[in-house]
Amino acid sequence: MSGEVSLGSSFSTFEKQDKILVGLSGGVDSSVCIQILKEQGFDVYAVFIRFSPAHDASLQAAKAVAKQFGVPFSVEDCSDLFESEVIEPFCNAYCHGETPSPCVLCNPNVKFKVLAAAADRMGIHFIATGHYARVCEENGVFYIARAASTERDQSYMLYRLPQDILQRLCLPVGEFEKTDIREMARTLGLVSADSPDSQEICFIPDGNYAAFISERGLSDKAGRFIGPHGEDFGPHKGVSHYTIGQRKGLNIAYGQPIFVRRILDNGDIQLALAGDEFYSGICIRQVVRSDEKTFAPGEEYLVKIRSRATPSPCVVEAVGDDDMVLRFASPLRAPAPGQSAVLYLDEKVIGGGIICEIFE
RNA sequence: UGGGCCAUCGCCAAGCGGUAAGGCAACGGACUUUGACUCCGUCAUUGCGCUGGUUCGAAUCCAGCUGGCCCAA
Repeated sequence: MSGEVSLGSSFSTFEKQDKILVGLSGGVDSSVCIQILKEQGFDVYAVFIRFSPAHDASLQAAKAVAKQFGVPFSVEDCSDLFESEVIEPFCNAYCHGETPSPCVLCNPNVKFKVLAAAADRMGIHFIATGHYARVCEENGVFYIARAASTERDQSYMLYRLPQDILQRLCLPVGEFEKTDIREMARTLGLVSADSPDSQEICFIPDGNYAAFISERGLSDKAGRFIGPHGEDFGPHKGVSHYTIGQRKGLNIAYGQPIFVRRILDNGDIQLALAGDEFYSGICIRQVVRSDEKTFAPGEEYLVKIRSRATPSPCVVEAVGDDDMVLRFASPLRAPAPGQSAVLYLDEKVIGGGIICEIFE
């Protein structure tokens, strides 16, 4: 499909092709997103959402892209909201031995909320971003669905988007492969054609999240390393430096690779030999479901416990008010409390929740 | 102060006279809109506890010294 512009399932839900507001990051994906939408006949507007000072460099790129396309451009600063909704929960989770997933929270609570609010103010109904994912509709319910490109699929990060966002959302890039997007960008001579793919955590450009947390002076939880056979390997650097399944940075020469198996409530970190970081089930909380029905024991889905993973079968074992237990068909490696488990039915994202317990 | 054994990269460990394997850790990179995992690369330059000796040539043989372990006193 290289070079072709196809109508994705996303477009089928739009009767009138009028104004649309694109969240423009300055990268290649959201840039090409504008092009595709223009080709579809949309009257495209672009907005750069400024999440933190770390994004100021991208602002110039976004501005340049908007200028190239000749689309109206504006900037929305949401650094305060981003701070309270993403950065603070992120730091707190790490300090409590959890492994947060900032993008999962940012998307529903900041990025798409701000994008929709800006569109409302501008009198624009439709919104779009350069995510590799799709939106589909079934019986009046909107779902996020996996991207055409299974390698780039970002549906995992979008599972918490509510219906009022999904029903007005368009994700044109989700119909393409990354190479197609790059090629379109080059053909168009976009300034962002060769901009590097996104790095790590957007608000921590150097990737050193432990240092970022430490600079905020938050109290980390201390504890000791406990070896695979109960050995005491002395104190660790603080719970925020580790996550389940982690191998690097433990600084323990055990003769063979060892991994973090579990971060205990008292701050101690249990280590394990390769193969012992697999778990047969999890409990998730803050469960969401697109069709707003409730999950029921016995239901079978495909689950992803990290963005880049092949969906694997699981069954709902128990359901509570806000939480539920999932049992994997075969053990999965290193599910980490704080991360999300996203449930799929075929290509559709049904819902998901945040991992709060892991079962052996 | 009798006897025996051992001292090789941060940790473990090959090597047994011919010019320092490997694993772990560490470091760098790739991958990645989360953390991880994974992959690739680097990692003892006359150096193998120290000092001498034998030899064309020693981490490898010899002597002494230093340090550690074991058995017997």
